[in-house]
Amino acid sequence: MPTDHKHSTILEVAREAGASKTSVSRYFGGERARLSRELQCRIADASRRLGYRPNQMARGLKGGRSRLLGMLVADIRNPFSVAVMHGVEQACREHGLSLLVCNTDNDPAQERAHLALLASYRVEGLVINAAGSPDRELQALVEQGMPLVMLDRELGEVEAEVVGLDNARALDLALDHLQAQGYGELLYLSEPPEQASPRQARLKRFQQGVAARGLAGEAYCQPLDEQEALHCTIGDFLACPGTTPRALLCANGKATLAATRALQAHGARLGDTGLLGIDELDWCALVGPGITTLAQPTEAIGRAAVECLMRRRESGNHTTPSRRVHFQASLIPRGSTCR
Amino acid sequence: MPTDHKHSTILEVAREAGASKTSVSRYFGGERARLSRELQCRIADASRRLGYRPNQMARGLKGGRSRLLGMLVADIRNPFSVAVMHGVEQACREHGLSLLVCNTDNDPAQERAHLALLASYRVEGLVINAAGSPDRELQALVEQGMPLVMLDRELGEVEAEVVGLDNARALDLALDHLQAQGYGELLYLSEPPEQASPRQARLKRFQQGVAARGLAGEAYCQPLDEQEALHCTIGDFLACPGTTPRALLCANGKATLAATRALQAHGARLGDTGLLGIDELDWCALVGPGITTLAQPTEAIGRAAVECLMRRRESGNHTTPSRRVHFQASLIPRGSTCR
DNA sequence: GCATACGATGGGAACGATTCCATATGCAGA
DNA sequence: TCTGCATATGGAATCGTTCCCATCGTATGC
Repeated sequence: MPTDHKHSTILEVAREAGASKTSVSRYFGGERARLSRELQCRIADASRRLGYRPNQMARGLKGGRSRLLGMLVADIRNPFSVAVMHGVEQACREHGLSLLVCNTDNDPAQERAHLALLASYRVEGLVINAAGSPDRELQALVEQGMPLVMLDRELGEVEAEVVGLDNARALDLALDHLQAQGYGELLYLSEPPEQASPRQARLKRFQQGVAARGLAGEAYCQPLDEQEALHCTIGDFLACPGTTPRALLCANGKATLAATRALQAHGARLGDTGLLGIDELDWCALVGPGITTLAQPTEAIGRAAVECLMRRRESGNHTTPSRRVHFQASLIPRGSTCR
Repeated sequence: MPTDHKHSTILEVAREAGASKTSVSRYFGGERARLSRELQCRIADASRRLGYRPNQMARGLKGGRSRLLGMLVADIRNPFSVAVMHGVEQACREHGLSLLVCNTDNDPAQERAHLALLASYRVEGLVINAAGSPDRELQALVEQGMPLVMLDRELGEVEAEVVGLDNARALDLALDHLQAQGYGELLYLSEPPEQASPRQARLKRFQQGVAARGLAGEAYCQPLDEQEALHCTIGDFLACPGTTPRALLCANGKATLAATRALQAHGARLGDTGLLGIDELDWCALVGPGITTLAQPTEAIGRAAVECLMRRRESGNHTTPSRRVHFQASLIPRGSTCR
């Protein structure tokens, strides 16, 4: 007795229904209208009896359409990524597509491997949110005609749409708020910006914005896993004598988490020391007097990515020039920026 | 000029390399050893020149192996689910499989739809973490020979492994801790347990355990989105006169979040009012004096699920009886259960 | 009443791989 | 020299679809 899954095929259904496989194929391929009502019934019955489901593999093979979208996620445990992914997923569903998600854990090797994998499944488009730079591979895919959209990250000269936050405006918003609340010395916390363009954009705007507003500002751009170093830096920042209130500005959720930990370790009172984080998280309202955040429209970003892909796929990929789609962050003021 | 993605085929590689497609197939199918060193080189060169990648769709068709595992996730935005998924994913990678993840947003209709979808891609196994009960569909799949493992949730008479937390021991651990810390009146917070077996198991053990220890305990099992009702219940619980300290016991991360919000709204001091949550979350250490949690070994659970699947697939699916694999929770004591 | 068109259906060649079987070559042993 | 059996390679059928191109009525137009 074979242990293999026994799936019935289109041919079996055709026999059972006394029809041809072409008709059955039409029935399941959305061409039901072309079949007589009677034949439709026979096919419906037969396939129900046999528990038939079209084999997507075979389908994708012949038609060249896998009905699959691929998504590369840098860190699946980052709530921001998950929220965006949720948006992507919903949009996929609306377009009748399925989503093949690959998490890369911020590892360039895995990025390359997963990219190859997605390509081998002949996904019809790719949403990329990767930390490393598999630029060569991406470039190759684009040249092969793969529709591609970068999430929250630009990519050299590659012809691809970019969907993400309007980082400049977001930082302006943050700086305006901090200034209005009376904070005059700022410490900007970010992971190293080398690989990721939004980190660069945010950092740059922070530096510009601080200068333009006549604020004092420095930036700490190190891996945030190294608690020690961060702890010291924040300690120094809090300790050094100064005349105006100080605040921390966190470039993303991970930074906000690390900063909150460090501030607590130093016994700093939120609000006395300001804290503003980019990315809204479940718990930001719960810590101390609440943490002020800049919320990103995550779902919308995810959906927009898919829309771009669809547009590009339909309009033949060359005609549309690559564009940037920018979303605005919204400020959620809480106690951590209130003295 | 066609806009379509141009992928080269095995035949083109074969021509380019002056070999037969059989040999090329062998080269990529892990039978390299059977080829002469010289032919290997020619194929390697040719495929590099053409940028060839085997088409997994075609591969899956003939061989019947999609190299795909399917996973149904009830709520992708639940950090617990994501953590487990991460474990699943890693294990997949180690086995050379890819993961097709479907989020159902706790919607039974989507569960059914996605199940059908996964089946149509001929996934080689299924990890199910679903809230609703697509029992019929699952039963059908199992009968077709699909290896299947339930995550954190049992399923009637379906022949499938169950991987999850040892809920009874977890609740004992929680109750012992709360009792040792001097809390005598407990309120248990959970979402409605009808559909999900771990909720039932936890609730039952809570009730047994409370009785066995001579504690006072009641349970609130309503949807946690309804803030109002929860707010009132917790208000009553805090207000009613009693002789011993009170504590909240939260059945999962979502409950912990809701409880924390409610407690803050009531101005209750954590610790004075005890709070213990199942599932460790990023922020539990940061709120007030810290929230005591019961951490689940999420990665291990995810990996175990895949291992079960692999075992079952190899050993012919019938021979192995279905089993339960239970993991132990570990207590992380913090200030919220310290008076 | 005949050409035409159209609506409903079926036959068979792809799609890009795997895999069984056949063939060619080399070499050991009789 | 012939048999036997490896090792290296290729030919062709096959997997479950889609889709192009028949085929066959029957209704329409003139």
